[in-house]
Amino acid sequence: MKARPTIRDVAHAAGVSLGTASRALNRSGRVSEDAVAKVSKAARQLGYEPDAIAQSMRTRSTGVIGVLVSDFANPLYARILTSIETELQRAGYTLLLASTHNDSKREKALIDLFRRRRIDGLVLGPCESESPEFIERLSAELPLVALDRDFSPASTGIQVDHYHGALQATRHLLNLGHQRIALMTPGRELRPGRERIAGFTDAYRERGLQPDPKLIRAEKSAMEFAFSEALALLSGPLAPTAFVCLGTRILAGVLQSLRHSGRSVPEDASVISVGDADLAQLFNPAITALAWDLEAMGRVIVQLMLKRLDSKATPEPERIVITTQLILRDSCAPHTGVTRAARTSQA
Amino acid sequence: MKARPTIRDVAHAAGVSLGTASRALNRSGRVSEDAVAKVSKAARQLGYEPDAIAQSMRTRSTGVIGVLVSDFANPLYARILTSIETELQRAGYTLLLASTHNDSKREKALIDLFRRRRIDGLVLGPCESESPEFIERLSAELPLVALDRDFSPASTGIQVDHYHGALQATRHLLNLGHQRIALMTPGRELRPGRERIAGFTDAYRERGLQPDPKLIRAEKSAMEFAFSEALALLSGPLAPTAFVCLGTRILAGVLQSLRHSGRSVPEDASVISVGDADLAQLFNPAITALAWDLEAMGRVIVQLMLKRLDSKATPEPERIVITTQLILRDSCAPHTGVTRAARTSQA
DNA sequence: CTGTTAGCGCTTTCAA
DNA sequence: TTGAAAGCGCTAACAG
Repeated sequence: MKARPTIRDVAHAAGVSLGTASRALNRSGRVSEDAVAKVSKAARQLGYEPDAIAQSMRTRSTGVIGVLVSDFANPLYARILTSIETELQRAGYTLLLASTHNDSKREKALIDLFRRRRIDGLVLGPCESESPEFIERLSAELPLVALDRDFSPASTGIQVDHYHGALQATRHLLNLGHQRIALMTPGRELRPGRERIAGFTDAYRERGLQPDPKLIRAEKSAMEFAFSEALALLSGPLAPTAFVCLGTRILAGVLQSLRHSGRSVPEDASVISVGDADLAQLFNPAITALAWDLEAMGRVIVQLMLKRLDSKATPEPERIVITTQLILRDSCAPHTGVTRAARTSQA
Repeated sequence: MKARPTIRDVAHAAGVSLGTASRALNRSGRVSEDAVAKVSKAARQLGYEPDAIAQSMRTRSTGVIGVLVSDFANPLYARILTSIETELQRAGYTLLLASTHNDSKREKALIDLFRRRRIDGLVLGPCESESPEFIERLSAELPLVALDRDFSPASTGIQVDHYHGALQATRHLLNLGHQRIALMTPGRELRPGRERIAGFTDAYRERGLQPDPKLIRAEKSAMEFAFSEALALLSGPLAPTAFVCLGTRILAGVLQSLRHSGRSVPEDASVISVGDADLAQLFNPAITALAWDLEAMGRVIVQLMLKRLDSKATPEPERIVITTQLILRDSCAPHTGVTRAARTSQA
């Protein structure tokens, strides 16, 4: 592993001083065309590549944007992240990614790691985090864009309108005559979970009803949990007739539990899913889904970040809300009042 | 944004010299317990965090491992990457991730970017890349682990045994009496594609047959292409009776095209998929799938990398092969010789 | 055991 | 326009 050439070597080969070589390579300050020519030729010949670490050391900026989400393998995040990566690359920034796995200890450790690496900006996804003050303090230190976190007074961020999404989905099922609707969503401490529960509850309230709190399952997002929780609900005395599954893996778990208990969609249970993954589209019947524009989210996030990166003075906080849309497909049917047992014995 | 304390400030506050502070914080060399106590107390009080950039500058090592894959949102990669991230974090390294989108220009640009950032090691996924010499040259420069790329003489890496996977899948379908089997896999220039085509072809050869080259579709992995290509095949005069779909999104496209053309699985067409995603498991009928241990891949990759990182002398190249397994489910049926038209008119 | 000092590779003053 | 020199924050080599 031979030593790579430094700007010193380039300057020497070009017969100019260190400073001139630097100015020539960056076209900064006053440099003669002659110097630029000589230096870039020498650089090319030597295969010179500037050392980003040394540059960061001097300029106090790394060109790295950290992004922290609970799990970058989650297909919803994966698509947002792809969009973020593309936009950052276009703007000349590098993406540094990590997963917190909803562990606030880990989140804190990763934020510290990122800070020690002197990231230029941070995008922070939802996590069972400390107080909003934490965000506040952090955003005093570096440009911060919150992703589906609570907006704290001085913070900038982007939120999906989970409240109205859940409201709309629940209304849809109530309109179809369902009364016992199960809501399954990850963690009730996280903003998405809280908002969804609020929307769900308010849809009931609108008609003077109350949801059965037992049907609100908001503990974990892993499919295994969704599977066993749904199964438990289905085998209870007052089984739900509809499921709102607000998580890709949750949908999978619920569908599996329905199949496992011999129920079919939408005859025995109506289902609404989140996002618009392959599974929702291709399942037979196709699943009615709550969707929003993931690519746009990425673009907006980077836009907000770049604005904060470019301006020396911290610009006013901005909050962007992404609206959701209910895509009607074939997984929801009117509630007939006929139980599965009755239907089965009838046949 | 107030200036963060440096090790100088800590040394000053602790009443020791710069060097002692450094040694105390790193517990390196000879330091008194007293000094360690004073320095760590001062560090805690000041909220000192060592500057990773400056450390890298001095030590010539960043603790960053670059990983380059075609698309980190691909669920298969996503799971490998999660495993890699976990293992790297455990070992104290940071993951730097980027997608090449199968663009060799972009790959080269990203490798250069990574090098300029002085990554300590590189994991390189398949891409329409330059010659194996490229890898050779690269691995002379830094520890490199190839992920499902061709093994070049002096390189270290890990490969999935796509050849035997495709062989086994194709045999299974041939045993069921299928003759016109379509193989759909991403890019024939990439190792996975090439190996799969070879396995597919050899399964035919074993019984003195030749596959119809028109049924080998190896251009793109996007679902839209899989959808339209499968549809084109299905509407042709000699439609395939079975599909081997070696890509998550390809499976989605093929299933969609089958539904669109009014065919059902496995009566009208048998289907084998890759990986073990929700879609394959939950589709009705459940899809027979070619799977392998993605978490183990991540673990092995990091293991190979750490070995190269730790040892000063470059260790012998190592090549690990991951075997695949055909998980039999309900999407493959014997070929009856009855055409769909006949079945339909019969009913 | 500790303090002093010399850089890592680069950008950016400041004089010439 | 250019060269010389300072220094970003840290570690490591060397005297003491």
